[in-house]
Amino acid sequence: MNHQNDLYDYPRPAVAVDCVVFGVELDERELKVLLIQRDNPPFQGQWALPGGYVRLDESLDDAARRELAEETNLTDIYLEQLYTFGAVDRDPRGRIITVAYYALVKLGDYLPQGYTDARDAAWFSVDEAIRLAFDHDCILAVARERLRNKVGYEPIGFELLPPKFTLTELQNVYETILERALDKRNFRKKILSFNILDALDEIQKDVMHRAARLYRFNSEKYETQKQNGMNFQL
Amino acid sequence: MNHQNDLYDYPRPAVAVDCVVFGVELDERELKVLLIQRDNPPFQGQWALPGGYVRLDESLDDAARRELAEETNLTDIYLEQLYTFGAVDRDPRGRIITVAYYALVKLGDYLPQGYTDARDAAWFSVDEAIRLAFDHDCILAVARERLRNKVGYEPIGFELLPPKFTLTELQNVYETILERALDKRNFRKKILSFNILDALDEIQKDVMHRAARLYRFNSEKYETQKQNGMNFQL
DNA sequence: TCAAAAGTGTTGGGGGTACACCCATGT
DNA sequence: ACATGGGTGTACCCCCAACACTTTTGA
Repeated sequence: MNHQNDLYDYPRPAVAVDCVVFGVELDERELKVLLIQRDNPPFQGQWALPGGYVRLDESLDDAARRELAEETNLTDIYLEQLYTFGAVDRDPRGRIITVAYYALVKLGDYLPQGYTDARDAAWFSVDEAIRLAFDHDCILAVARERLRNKVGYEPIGFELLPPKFTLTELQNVYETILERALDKRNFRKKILSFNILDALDEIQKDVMHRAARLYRFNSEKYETQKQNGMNFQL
Repeated sequence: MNHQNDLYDYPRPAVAVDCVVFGVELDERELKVLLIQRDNPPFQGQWALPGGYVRLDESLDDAARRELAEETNLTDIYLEQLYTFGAVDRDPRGRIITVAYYALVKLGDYLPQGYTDARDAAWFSVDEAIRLAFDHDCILAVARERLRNKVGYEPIGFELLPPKFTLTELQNVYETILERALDKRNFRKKILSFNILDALDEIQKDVMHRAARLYRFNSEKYETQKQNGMNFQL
């Protein structure tokens, strides 16, 4: 075949995008995922990843961003293609191929707790998010694995935090994603050695113990360090 | 949308797979890619990645394997999904989304030099493979980058070599992919420390200097080491 | 005997890991 | 004063990187 036919009149699969939207609660040390409850068959009443069909006049990335904006009202967030799932029987309605994306959102800052939109939507702990519709369990598992790997060699933890954060908060994000404890002193040494954070002259407020210094991610510094071949392996 | 409509009567994009087939010549130290010359518009006469449309009754992986078998007569080779390319205008004939795969083939062993099939097919040095049809330049670039990363933390160099190979050949594969020289002693120490190779009681033949010992990849050992959490970072 | 590649050990330095105590703040 | 988390330094060890010569074989 090799793209050589100008006409391609055979039946086509449908193409969708699904988004694995990750967030963290700053206090609970848990990785969360945004799910939507289905109100139609198949899988009626079950929870599923937000997603939808790709339109002919939009790229895959645009489709993912559009769906995400529709579901979460969030724009300008970290979004990356994950994998494309194309088993023949993954959707009982017919042949639907889905291009999965994963997104990191600054839950604490922008999204009200217990956010829901017109459709029933809710944040779930990733461990509670089981028995999802379609092959979404599988997609979620792949996304968690990818996130774990990614965080090991690129500094994306900030994407899950508000613009100003403490090093302890950042460490909690990493521990949550990696599912293991990190040594506080080593973590700080490492992160600060990347030279991509600005220490602010500001400290936590409304906290009932010694207030921690706030930091901000500096993307110019990050680009500079990346040019210089810095590798951000934790 | 969210997969909630049982009917989906909107126009659908076409879905294709394209394969970046990598190989190495054992003597020339160059990474090669298999290309096919187009004999129809658009991009008539230009070289392109082998690929074709996905059928409704086969998974994406199956489609990639089928195309690969059709193009190279090879089965049972290393194949992995790369990325899905879905820019609106990537194909002038209309909306065609392509799921790209990359494959590693044991060129020296199985494929005759200068292999071609009915369509004009040929191996190109990856550096000479430019001005390809569609967005295939871009796909190739992404594949090279992925291969470079992958080889750094998973031992896939063997996939490009015949079953029996010398350590120097293996090192050449790594150097070719990574595009940098490696220290011979350190390379051998590292590779052998993974404990995934069997040293054979066999040596090179028909070589006009001291013959090197042959090794074979042992996939049981590999699985064992992987269970034990061995990481294969070079 | 020469050419060409195979094969082999050691050392120094940097970075990762492990580890414990004092400090600042609010109640 | 006490409870709670914030913040800091050091020592050891392992692994990575750098480095050069001898051996084997065929021509």
